[in-house]
Amino acid sequence: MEFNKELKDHYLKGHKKYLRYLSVDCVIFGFHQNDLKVLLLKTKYDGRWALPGGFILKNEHIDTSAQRILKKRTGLDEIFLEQFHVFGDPDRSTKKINQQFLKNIGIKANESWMFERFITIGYYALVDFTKVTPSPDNISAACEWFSIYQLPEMILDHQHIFEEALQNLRMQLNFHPVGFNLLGKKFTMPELQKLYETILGKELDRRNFQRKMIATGILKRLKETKKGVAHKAPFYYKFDLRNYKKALKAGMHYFE
Amino acid sequence: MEFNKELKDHYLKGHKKYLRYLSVDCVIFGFHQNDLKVLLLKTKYDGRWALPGGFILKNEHIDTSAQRILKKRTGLDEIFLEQFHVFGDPDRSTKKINQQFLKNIGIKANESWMFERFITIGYYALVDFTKVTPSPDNISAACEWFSIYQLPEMILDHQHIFEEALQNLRMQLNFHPVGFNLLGKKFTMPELQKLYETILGKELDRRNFQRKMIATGILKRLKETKKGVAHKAPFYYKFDLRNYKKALKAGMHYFE
DNA sequence: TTTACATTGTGTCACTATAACGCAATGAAT
DNA sequence: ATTCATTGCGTTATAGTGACACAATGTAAA
Repeated sequence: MEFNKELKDHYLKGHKKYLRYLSVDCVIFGFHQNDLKVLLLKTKYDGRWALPGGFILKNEHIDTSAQRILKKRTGLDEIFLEQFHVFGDPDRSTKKINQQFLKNIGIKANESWMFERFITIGYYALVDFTKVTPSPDNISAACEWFSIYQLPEMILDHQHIFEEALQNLRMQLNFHPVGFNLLGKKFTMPELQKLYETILGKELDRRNFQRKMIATGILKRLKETKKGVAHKAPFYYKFDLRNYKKALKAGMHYFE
Repeated sequence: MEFNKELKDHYLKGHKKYLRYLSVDCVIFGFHQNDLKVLLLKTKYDGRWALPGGFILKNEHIDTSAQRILKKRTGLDEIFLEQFHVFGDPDRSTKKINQQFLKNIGIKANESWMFERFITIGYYALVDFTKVTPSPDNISAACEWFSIYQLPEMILDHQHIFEEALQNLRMQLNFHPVGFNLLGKKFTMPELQKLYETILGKELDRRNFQRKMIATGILKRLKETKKGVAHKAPFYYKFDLRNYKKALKAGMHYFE
């Protein structure tokens, strides 16, 4: 079995290629049908789900590791990516290994570097849902989107990592206009508002929202309106990349 | 030389005790004489200065590592401590080693785990300056406070780490009332204002500052006033730990 | 003892940002 | 032609912010 050979090698010799004790986990957010979603992998050995993750090459920048992992799972380059926390509890990596799974690929427990402690660096990514082609990795049976409000059971502390990521995203959303990374090229104001409401988990006033967004100066209203809606057609907007980057940097206003 | 033996062992066998490729660096802030200061160590082998740092024990929580390092350098327990960023550039750890220094302790270059790549987890700490007893470690000749406006030349990317820490502190200061950790039990309003001004690097209006601080609800005015000042004596304040913790959690106000 | 003076405590005022809400315009469906 | 959900723009009351005035305080100088 060529597949098992490859996997076995990874379990036994992976640390020659990667940094031991260190991993990267990515919370990949996408927005689709008025719902904020997260991309998850179904593990082969116990059927539960996991955040896309991986290891850091011996001579690789950690941000590059995260980009590499994202590229593999989504097919996308140049993703909005943000390091948000390091999870360093020595007990976060379980030592309870599925023995049968190990037997299947022909290794003994405690023989693999992968069942030692792992400190993981958490990143979150904001991607355009429509552009993503989810693809599972070696040790996964599936790669799918889940609504953040209906997450399946996850391995290790991945639920906790997700929650921390969401909290960071919410914080960031209030001080930098990062939400746009989740949308396509053009979008209507109600769509943008739904996005914000979904991320923040609460409803916002339609009219105040519009005013604030316009006030950021990063939106450009197009002449085109949305077609085929059974009511007044909303305008499309796109965002001004130049002003966007300015707004990103300016972001918060410190005290006076 | 018993000292060299110990140091040599650390260089050669340290990775048996600690996680390889991983370190913790701490930016320890203190406030003294209207000046924000950082605690630095003077390296023995090239005389430049470094942030207090260390390694992570194989079975230790990373936050505990940081606490342990802080305890050793400052003598303090239960310090306000915040993880703020991971520095993961593969080129951040220099491979240019002082050969003479290595000879002195009797090891060859490339023989030590310590000259490989290190990914470092940055923490910043806020301490009561008056309670700290700075003490250098094995490989350091001195441990001293420096004004953040007059920092000496530092090794590796420690200047960069410091700047990132300061930026994070400023951000945090605006949304959580963390500054108090830098002061003693009681303080006057002008003292608190100076602290804020020093951290933020700008002057604030005295009267508006007072209004805002009172409004946080975490201050308690004492009946005692400061003695021996050649003008109207300011009141002392202390802070209400209960309300403080509430304010820490509440912190930022999300959108509406 | 009186006066000077730097600094503190409290208050005011104009301006802005924000939340809450009104209303006419739109355009497909009836 | 009418209905109606939804959009775009506007109004108002309120709270927060920055800028500044002035009296009170307490040591030091006269």
